[in-house]
Amino acid sequence: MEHTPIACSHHDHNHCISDALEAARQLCLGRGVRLTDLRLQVLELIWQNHKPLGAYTLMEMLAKANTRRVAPPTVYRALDFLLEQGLIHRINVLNAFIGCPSPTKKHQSHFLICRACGIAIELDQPELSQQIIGIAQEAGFQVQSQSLEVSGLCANCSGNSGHIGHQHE
Amino acid sequence: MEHTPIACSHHDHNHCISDALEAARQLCLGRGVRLTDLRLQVLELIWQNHKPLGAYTLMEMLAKANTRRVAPPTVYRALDFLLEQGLIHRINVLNAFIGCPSPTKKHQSHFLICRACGIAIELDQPELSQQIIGIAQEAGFQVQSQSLEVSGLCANCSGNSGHIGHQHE
DNA sequence: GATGAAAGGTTATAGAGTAACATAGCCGGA
DNA sequence: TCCGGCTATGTTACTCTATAACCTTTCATC
Repeated sequence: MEHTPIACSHHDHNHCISDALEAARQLCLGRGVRLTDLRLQVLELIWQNHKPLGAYTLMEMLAKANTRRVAPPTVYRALDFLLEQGLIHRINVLNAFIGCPSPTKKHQSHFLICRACGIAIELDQPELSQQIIGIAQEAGFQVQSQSLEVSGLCANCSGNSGHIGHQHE
Repeated sequence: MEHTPIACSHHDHNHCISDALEAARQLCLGRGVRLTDLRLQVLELIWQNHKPLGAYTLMEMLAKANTRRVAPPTVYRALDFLLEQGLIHRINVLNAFIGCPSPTKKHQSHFLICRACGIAIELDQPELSQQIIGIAQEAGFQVQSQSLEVSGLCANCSGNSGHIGHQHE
């Protein structure tokens, strides 16, 4: 575990994974879209930890798991599907993808990204979203999507842990 | 001009350019760093309009202007320099670069990006920066840099112009 | 003019993403 | 059950973005 510190230390990450996968199944069922084996597999790999994964890393993991070559379009199509359904987010500054813990709730993409351990922590700040929309409107700008990517050091890596409680409890 | 609408319509963009270049010269002089011909040329090209330019577009422009081939490292080194000095920003969502109108003032990278015309409008919202830092601190996160990229339609493209005054006056 | 550091040139390659077309699996209806 | 059409995946090739490694030039200073 020492190389994958996560902001919410000591949490049972198996819960993160199983919850996320079950939520995804329900969500796709409800929407009448198909969460195929491949798509599920990609989602599961992305949820292995709280670090964003690149498409090519995913490709290698898929190739290893399936013991055959996997080409870029295969993984990108799965990623496109998961993005469309809001099951994952894209982290632009890293060219990488991470699982969304609340795919049913419409929200913007706001992340804290640790430069030391690579973890990405999704923020839940609807007021911030609203404020940004307001600022844009003052400039006559009509917002379609937001991407906030804050880089720095997470609580674990800056020795700043214990500051507040866990995020996943 | 019809293909390069800009948010602050009717402004004299030559002022933007000449001001930016003069500011860059002063800034580099003060810091004892060298604003070489190449770096100046790249900065000038980036300032041609208010749309972010990709590195390879810049390469072509440089090649044309200098009537010889220009290789990627050449332009990337100039871009790295300009980024380090805060003379330009990188727009992650577009893999592109745009001039910074206030390079002397320490600030974060906050942009409105129009999906229709491609313009990127830099926001000046220190309070928003502070608020984001505050949110991060509550999670024990130590902020090093921020990137806010808001995508949507600018005043011109959404037919929402006249809403407020110009930004550059 | 020598010299050392910084800047730029050159070649090759890594990393990220897409186009275009072929094949396979699935579902509904005759 | 077989057919037809749609969706998903496989395959090949390619574009776009970025960097590594090494060499040459430029420039400031002695």
